[in-house]
Amino acid sequence: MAAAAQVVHQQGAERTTIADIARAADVQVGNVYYYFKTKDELVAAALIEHTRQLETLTGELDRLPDPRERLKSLVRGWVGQRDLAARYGCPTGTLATELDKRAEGGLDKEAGKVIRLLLDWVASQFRELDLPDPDGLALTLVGAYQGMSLLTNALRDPQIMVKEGDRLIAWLDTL
Amino acid sequence: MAAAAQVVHQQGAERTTIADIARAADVQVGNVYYYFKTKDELVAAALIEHTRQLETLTGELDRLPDPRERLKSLVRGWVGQRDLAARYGCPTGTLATELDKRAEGGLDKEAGKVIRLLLDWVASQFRELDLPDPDGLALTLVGAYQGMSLLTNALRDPQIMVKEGDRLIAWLDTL
Amino acid sequence: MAAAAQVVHQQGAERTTIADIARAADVQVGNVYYYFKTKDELVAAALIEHTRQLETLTGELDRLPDPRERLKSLVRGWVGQRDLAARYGCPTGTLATELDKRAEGGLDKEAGKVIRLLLDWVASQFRELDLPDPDGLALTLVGAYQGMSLLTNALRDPQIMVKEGDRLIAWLDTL
Amino acid sequence: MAAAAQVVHQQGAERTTIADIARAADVQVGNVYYYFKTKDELVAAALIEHTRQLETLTGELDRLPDPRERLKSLVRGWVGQRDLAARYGCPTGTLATELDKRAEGGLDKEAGKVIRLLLDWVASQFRELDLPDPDGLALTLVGAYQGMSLLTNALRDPQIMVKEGDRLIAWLDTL
DNA sequence: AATGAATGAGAGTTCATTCAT
DNA sequence: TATGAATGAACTCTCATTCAT
Repeated sequence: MAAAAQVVHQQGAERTTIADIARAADVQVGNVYYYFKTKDELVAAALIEHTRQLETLTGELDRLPDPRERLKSLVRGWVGQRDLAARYGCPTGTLATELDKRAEGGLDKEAGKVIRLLLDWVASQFRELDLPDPDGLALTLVGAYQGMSLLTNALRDPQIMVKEGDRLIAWLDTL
Repeated sequence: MAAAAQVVHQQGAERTTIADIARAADVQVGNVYYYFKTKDELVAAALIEHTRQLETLTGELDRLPDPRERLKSLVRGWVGQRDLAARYGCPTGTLATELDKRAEGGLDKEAGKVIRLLLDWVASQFRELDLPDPDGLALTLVGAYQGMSLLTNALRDPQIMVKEGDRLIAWLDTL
Repeated sequence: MAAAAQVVHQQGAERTTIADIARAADVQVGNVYYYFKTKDELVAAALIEHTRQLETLTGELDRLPDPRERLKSLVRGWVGQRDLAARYGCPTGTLATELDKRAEGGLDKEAGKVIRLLLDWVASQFRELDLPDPDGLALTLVGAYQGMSLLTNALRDPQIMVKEGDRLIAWLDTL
Repeated sequence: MAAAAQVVHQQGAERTTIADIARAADVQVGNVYYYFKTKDELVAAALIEHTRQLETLTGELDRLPDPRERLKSLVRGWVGQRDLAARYGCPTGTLATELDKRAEGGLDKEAGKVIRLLLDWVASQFRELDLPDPDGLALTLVGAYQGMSLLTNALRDPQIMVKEGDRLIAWLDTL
């Protein structure tokens, strides 16, 4: 699953072959099918892996006492991944974009669920801060993240994330 | 080219076959190769088509006297496309995400160029308004657009664009 | 189609690969799919080919003036094919047996239709002879043909068809 | 062995996987290979199972005093299995047809042996009745059985077996 | 310019068989 | 004996690309 998540992030779901994942996981191609009956199941596994990583991250952030600090730390984490984002984009965002075109397996909804998870966590931080329209604020923050990831990736310029990250942190402080 | 742009937007570059485009353009498969030597050239043509549409749009907006009004009108245009975005995402943004994974043909830079075009036009509006850091503001605005398009698409909810669009317009008015 | 019919008869539908048929038809594997979208369609084509051959045969027999002579000639034709039957069985019968187990493609009914065609032609001969229960007689004659084909094939003994063929001809004369 | 016999009868030897048989026998896939070294051995085991069932049947029929009555009882038994025959054909006949195309393992002769067993038993009944050419009569009776099984199966009509069964019983009485 | 067929390289998937435990 | 995983060779099917006409 880890191999699938990584290779799919780097090559994209469509361009990733089962052989690619098998090689990354150091197993035989045929053996992959012992655990995942179809390629769709493998992609779903990659998504679950991303969910797991997201939950680990938010779990760690939850240990911070101040919700505002949690959000700022989240943004700092994003910026810290800027080189990866410049090269391959946001794992969840790019996967969501691809899976949207892969309607047959019913995977198109799954990526949305992971993003929803992030949105909900962010909104709950804003809620804890007693800010009005926490859901709208979450949309703005997560949207800004997805947007700057995409621009960073498309223009291959990690500095975009630094600049926008700073802006987001300043913005969080004004709320 | 128009057929390529539309089908590629709806199905994604990877999942679109030459046969799909040929059918949409109502020509024979073999004949496509008389005009485009490779599939990459077809995808490039789709990008050019998007560039053309962007230039048409900014050309029209340029007729408005006030740069701020131009930007607000641009946002309104985005929101007007919300149903398309919910179904298929931003044509340029999703294509950029896909082409990033398609390095061989050298197409990965091309999508960035189209986005750069939009960024430049937006920045020049901010510059005309004598605002500080027009490039940064452009990054923020276009980033917000890409972000809300992706969320709208991933969650299949056009209302996200309405809400974020309103926020962007209000933001433009505060500058 | 002719290649498909022959190879499928000799190797069976399951053991015949598209490559086998392509080789027999002297075309490229991929090209087969230009004409037949799936393997099931190829097998169906083989069935159509058998139908065509059956219609050619009955068409020729119809030129004989006496219905009884037509039937006797049919039996003689079967016996004439005894070596082929000993090696590969009756093309339609063996295919019907295999397709019965291949329910997914909906091919299981198709083989029955070809057999029904033969039954109907035979019955109409008996009807022309003003014999009672022509359908039952057809069932007996065609059943005897399928039975002796199967035995001949299973025991690899063409003589079985000679012996049973003689008996059937004698039987036809007693009616 | 019983599981193999049943599943192979229903799905055909080619379409039956070791996993299918293992599931039917409620054992692990790998464990099947502790008892049967190859798939061919499993199919052979299915054949042996059919032989066993045939011997049980003839053993019971042998308890009847009159050979003619034994044969009539045999036919009645066949007709009693008409629904199974309509769905899956005669176990031995369909297997013989399939195995004929599976030459490598040398199984093609094995199915013939089972049929030969039946032929011999039937012939010995005719011999006991002092009828001329008992082997020829056996061929006719068993051939009729295989033929009506195939037709019943191909046309999915159990009534065929009722009708032909009646005819065979009447025929036995005329001898 | 257009047509329809041909080519050939891969991709996903299945499955008999093996093997360590 | 039993288990569960691993292996690897097919096989079906897809598709970008080429080509003769």
